Amino acid sequence: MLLEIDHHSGVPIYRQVIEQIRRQIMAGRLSEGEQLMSVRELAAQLRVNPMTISKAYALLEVEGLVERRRGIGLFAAKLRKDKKAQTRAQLLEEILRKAAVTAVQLGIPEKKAGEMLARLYRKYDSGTRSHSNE
Amino acid sequence: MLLEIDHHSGVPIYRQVIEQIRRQIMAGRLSEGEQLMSVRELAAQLRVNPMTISKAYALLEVEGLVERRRGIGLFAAKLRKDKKAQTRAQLLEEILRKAAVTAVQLGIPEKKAGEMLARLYRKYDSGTRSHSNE
DNA sequence: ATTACTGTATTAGTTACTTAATACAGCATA
DNA sequence: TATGCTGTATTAAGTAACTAATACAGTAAT
Repeated sequence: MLLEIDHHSGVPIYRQVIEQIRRQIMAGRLSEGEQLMSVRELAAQLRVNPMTISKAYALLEVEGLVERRRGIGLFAAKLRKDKKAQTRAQLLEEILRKAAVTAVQLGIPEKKAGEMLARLYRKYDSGTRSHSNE
Repeated sequence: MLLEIDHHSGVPIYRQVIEQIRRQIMAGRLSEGEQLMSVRELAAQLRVNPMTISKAYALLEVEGLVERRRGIGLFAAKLRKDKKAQTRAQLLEEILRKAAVTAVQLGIPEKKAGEMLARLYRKYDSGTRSHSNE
């Protein structure tokens, strides 16, 4: 599971974790009933305190995206398919819009912006290797 | 000067101020020597404590983007063209990285993401018509 | 029962962020 | 000099976020 934490963004870690797990569930990359990394495991990977992860998980459960089972682990909850597809497109468009606005405001040519995106995409995609989606 | 603060984003106010002023300077929207809003004026507009704005301004000066003159005000600094280009690239890369991670996590193919970016770019570029940069 | 995993709670302490009130410092101008 | 702007510093307080250490609680397998 790809999780990127930016320690310098000012955005609380637990929020970053929530956003990204939410995204992965929406993507179907975490399918219904699938087990997520344990609190301690994820905390170790991100080099972060376990209670920070626990907090993120607790809020994800409130949101209805995951189910916590003490003694067993954390599991992705079931989601309606239509909601999933719709939300996915929205999520990506939301951030791509910000990127596009930034590029235009900065006067960076479309071609160069596109090349940068492609390079970054491959960088993060290379660690993934499932490619089952879409 | 338009400055929008999102009090619910989790991003510190002084950081939001920095990001937006930085972007406006890089975009040439604030040209060299131009005076910015005073600490108290901006603080009032954003309904925020003056010292929060002062902190943002202080960090912008460290960054070399503005010059503070006590008793007079705050002014956009002169920038070497190369540094400007470099920083601009960094700013765009930052947000494109987030977009790339999102796309990968959502399982959206590189090609489709690229097309979306291009479409959005053109959408926002068409309303600009300055094209003096780069 | 023991071991080894799960997630949870508590307590305590640190740091970052923000606000508030007050005072100070520098510049310009009437 | 007096006024009215600038930005700055200090002190105090409160909250949010994070960490650390420790202990507890539930499940499963040996």
